[in-house]
Amino acid sequence: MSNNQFKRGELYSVINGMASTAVARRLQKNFRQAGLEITIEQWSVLYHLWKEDCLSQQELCNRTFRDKPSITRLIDNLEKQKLVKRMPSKTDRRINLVCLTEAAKQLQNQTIDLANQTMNEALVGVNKEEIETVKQVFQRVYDNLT
Amino acid sequence: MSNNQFKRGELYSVINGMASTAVARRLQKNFRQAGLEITIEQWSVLYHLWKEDCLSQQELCNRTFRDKPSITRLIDNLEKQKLVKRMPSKTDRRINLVCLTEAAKQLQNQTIDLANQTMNEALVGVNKEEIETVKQVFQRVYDNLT
DNA sequence: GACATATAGTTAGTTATGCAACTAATTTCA
DNA sequence: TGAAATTAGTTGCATAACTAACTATATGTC
Repeated sequence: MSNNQFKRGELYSVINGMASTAVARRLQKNFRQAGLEITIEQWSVLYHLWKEDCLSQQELCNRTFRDKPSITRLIDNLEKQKLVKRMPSKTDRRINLVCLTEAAKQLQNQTIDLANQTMNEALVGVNKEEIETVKQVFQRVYDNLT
Repeated sequence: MSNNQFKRGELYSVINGMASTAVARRLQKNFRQAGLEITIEQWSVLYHLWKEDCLSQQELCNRTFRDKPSITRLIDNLEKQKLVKRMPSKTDRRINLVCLTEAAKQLQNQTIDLANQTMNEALVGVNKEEIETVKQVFQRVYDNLT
């Protein structure tokens, strides 16, 4: 086993166990403290709908990197909380369009500010070039494996 | 909302949705194809025990960045598969030491090679400096939030 | 020594994830 | 046109995550 390979193995452990879950936990905690009853996963779905409303479930799978059953159940829960509504597509009867309710639209500013604040806390001492490198590496890794 | 903040929000989405799960899924798939019946989470616990055997559950929490109930159940499942054994500590009766079985020791070479191979696939086109930057950024993020 | 506090681990409840197998609608193409 | 293949979404099953509440042991302090 070469030294380089070992370092790469270490990276796996770093990527999967540490920073990403730390950020997610902190953001979830900030939501709770603000009295917001949504999970971080639900928020990540809403995040994409705020950018573009009424996406199909398949499109949400693509944008959130989740599989279809995961999205089905996240949408189930978001629908129970009356944050989204499934609407049949007029052009393709297989498709559900997932659309925001008024309540969800009102969540946007509040949660985006919390998310930005959390990322600012998380990224103290990290500069723009480093952030850019991380994004590029992750995009590259994703492309390599899919 | 400043432009810089928005970019940081984007990073969150990248970190949590994409590369880390892509790597985990690929590694899990490689385990399955090799006929190995362990999950990626179980493997990550074994990974730390291969480095140092007979750790307490609390120490495994620290090293794998998981909480206590998660480790309790991971160890439950690993014990069912006869890959680890809980041993009472002689000096502190609150503590379980989690020790590898022979079967688990034999898994080591096979799975480490698969993990290295998976990381090599994942990191095609990524250089050492970039890997170092990612590791440093993640360590910094983790330290900022804990 | 005794009571308060801290630490190690477990259990219960809810949400989320991945895979495999399924239904229903659409598209392809012979 | 009609059968085969593809696509969108759901359901069942197993594992894993987090929180909160719990038991048991150890430590600290008066």
